[in-house]
Amino acid sequence: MQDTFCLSVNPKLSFGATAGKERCVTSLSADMKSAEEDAYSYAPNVSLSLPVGMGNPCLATQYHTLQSSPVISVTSCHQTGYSFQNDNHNAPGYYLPHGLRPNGAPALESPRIEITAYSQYPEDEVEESCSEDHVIKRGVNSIVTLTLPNADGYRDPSCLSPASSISSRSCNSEASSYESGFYNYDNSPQNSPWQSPCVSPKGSSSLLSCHHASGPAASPRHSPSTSPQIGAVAEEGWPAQPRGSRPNSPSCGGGNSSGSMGKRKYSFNGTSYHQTPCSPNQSPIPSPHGSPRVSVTDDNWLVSTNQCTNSAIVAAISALTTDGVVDMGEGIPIKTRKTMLDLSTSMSLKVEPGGEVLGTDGELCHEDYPSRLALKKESYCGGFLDVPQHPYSWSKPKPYLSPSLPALDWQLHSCSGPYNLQIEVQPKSHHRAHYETEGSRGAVKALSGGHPVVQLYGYMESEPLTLQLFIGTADDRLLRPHAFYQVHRITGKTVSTASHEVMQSNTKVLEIPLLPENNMRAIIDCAGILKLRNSDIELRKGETDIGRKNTRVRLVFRVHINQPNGRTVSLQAASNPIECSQRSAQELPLVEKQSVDSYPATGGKMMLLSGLNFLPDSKVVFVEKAQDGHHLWETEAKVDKDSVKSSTIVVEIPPYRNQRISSPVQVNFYVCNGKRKRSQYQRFTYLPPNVPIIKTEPSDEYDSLGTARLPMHSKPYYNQPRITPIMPVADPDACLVGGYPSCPPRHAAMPSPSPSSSPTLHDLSPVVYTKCLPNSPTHAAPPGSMVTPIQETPGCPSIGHSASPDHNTSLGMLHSQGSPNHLNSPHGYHPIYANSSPSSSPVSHPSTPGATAESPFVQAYSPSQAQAAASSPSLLPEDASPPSMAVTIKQEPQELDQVYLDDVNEIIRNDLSSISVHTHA
DNA sequence: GTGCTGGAAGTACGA
DNA sequence: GTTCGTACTTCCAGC
Repeated sequence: MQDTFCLSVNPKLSFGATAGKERCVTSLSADMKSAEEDAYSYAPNVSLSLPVGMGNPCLATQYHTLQSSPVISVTSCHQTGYSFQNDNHNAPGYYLPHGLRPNGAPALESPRIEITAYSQYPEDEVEESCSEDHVIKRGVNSIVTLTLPNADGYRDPSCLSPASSISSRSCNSEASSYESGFYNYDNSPQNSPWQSPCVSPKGSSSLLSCHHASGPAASPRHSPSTSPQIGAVAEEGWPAQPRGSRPNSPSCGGGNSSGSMGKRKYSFNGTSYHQTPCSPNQSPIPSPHGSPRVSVTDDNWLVSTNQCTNSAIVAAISALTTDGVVDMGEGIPIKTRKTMLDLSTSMSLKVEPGGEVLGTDGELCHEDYPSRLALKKESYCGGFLDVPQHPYSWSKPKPYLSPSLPALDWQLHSCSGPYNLQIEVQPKSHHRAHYETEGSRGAVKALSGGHPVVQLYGYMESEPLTLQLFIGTADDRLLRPHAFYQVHRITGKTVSTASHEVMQSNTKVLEIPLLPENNMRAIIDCAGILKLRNSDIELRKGETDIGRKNTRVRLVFRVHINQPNGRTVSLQAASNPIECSQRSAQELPLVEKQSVDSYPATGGKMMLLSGLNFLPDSKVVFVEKAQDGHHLWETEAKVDKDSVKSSTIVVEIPPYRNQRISSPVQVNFYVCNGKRKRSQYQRFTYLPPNVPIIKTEPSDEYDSLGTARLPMHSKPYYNQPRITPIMPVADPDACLVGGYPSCPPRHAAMPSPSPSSSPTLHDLSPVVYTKCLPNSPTHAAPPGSMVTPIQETPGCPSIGHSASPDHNTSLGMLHSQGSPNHLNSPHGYHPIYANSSPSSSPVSHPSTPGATAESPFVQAYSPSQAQAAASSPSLLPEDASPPSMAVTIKQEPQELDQVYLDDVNEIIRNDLSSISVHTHA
């Protein structure tokens, strides 16, 4: 523990100093790691924070209360443990054979609980790893006793771990690790999911691991960039790297090698640990960018802590339950390291202020976290931030920072009462994300060549607000932070928008000022997208997502508005999906919009799809899957090859397999350019032949357009699903809603102005929030926690695709909402929409897809929802949103009887009406 | 010199 | 068990 303290302190305190300490510890790797380590150290701190539970003062308390101490205990343990671990880790020996575990002893202590569990891992690990590794591992194990916990954590969770343990961490997360540093691991272990997302952050935990790895890793890192240390390290652990896949990679030098591809294997490899190295590598390398990141990191850490707490807590809890360990922090990957390292520098800067203070606090240690967090934030406020030069000063206290703020995986509406957060200009559908090992690939751009633009409508106060931006998922499931991508702050001459990074629940969040003088409008020219290595993230304990082919993301914007009554209204808008892979951008078909969202089971209508990479030979396949993922039906739609263009394709909606459906049936379709070249699933709803098509109505307009409609819905890919899920939500309601209670129905629906956005609101009055948490606890646990759980519920977890979709769906809806898919996308993409979108926003929303709708919360709140709830809870809310909503509703209906639908529709209409009013308001 | 891009090499993994 | 194709990462080079 003590050590821990030190560690934690260090990190924060001065990075530099910190480094020193740790380094000392580490000594070995020290150099190299130093930075990383520092990071780790930091991480640890961070992690600590993560533990949030611990840290989060508020939350923590709540949680504690709620959850149970366990967490706390754990946390503490972890933290401490972390610290130790970290130390240990740091101590190269850690991994290494030495098993120095310098700290070892201590480590042992805290970890204990986990340790036990871990022990298991260790074994595994041992097996896995190479002889050497084994040795190491064993060492680890032994260490383990101490450290392991963390490591174990990793491992176990996934199993992967083994390698992971170290490696994983390292790898993975290094970043992750970083954060947590050990803790994280432990703690977080994974938090998982959520965390994962964040991962990037630094994975401090990893550090630990890394450390271990680090040792190796460090080396690994190869530092090519970094340091030499690597060499040393590498040697140790990495030797394994053998793989080094790429010869090229210099760094690799082994290290890298692994680095690169080595990915998993590396990680896995017994090396696992080695992998650590990997991570290390990564981190190291990355650095390049580092800077930015770094800064981010720092901030992140700070921030993260705060928010993290919530999710983190949850995660932690879950983790505990699960593995026992929780690592919330863990998630953070390697990068972090680099970042961290880099950060160290930068951090120091940033930190300084806070840091020092903290430093003092330093001691804060875990416990301090909270405080620290606070401090940090404060610091920010204080102006420590780098933020630089912008007129806007971050110094302002961020009220919303309060723990009460909704977790990043919560589904929020884009509209609430008079407020409406809209994405006026959607980002391009493709943006090649950069790896840490690469230089930045610039800020996300808009189709028009400019940059995405976000505006908050209805805010008449003179107080500037902070617009938060993070990278979210773009799949069918509920919107949540993307585990494999992180927002990357872009700075430079070409950047006109001030911003600064913050870590929230392992997710990097870019904060951008929304100034009244700018009409609460922000040009997002400061946001790039960073890709985390799949291997690093997948190894995280709680991470369940797969990175492979999971290359689509969305920009998620949030704004928290403090109300006179003390409450906070949180709005969220998600952009259209953005394909981030190099290959995808060149080969995979991408459906940005579809002219028809739903149609009677008889089919026969022509549907226009707009997007990218369509070929004359492209096929459009409709698929219906069971919740368990099994294909229930699949048919190829007729494509009008004469009308196929690279950006548009016209298909005839095939008749549904069952012409007698009594309620809407949601299916999916995708465009296929050949084997393995398929677009993401798009949603489509078959309506009962005799059922009036509500959606259609709106659509009709479009219909009239004929194919042209396209413009109409922009569905987002996702589309989704929502519906189904939503329903399920009902269950959740209680949960979620409850949780959110705060958020009243207001969901208001918002119509939506924002197309994209989905409106959602969540009031998070602290109080409420609290409640939420409680409720959610369970849910919460997971990251998306509240929501997620809920979602699942509805969807029934199963969801399978559907499920997911469902979730998604529901979520999706929400997302969509945000997502723009529907709405936004279109906007951006389609002129028609585009225009409408934002400004028109509400109007346009059609696309909005309600997605946005989403938020369970809303639903919960909404009165109608209540009703609906039963029926289709979620739906309503979402639907509430503009057009999309309607769509959504329908979906829900699937399950519902038409009657319900009718009811729902009415409700929706009512909501919309009210919403519209609000909106204008 | 730095940052942003586009392109492609090399490796791991899955079919 | 081997081969091939795909996806992921890392490099390289040009602007």
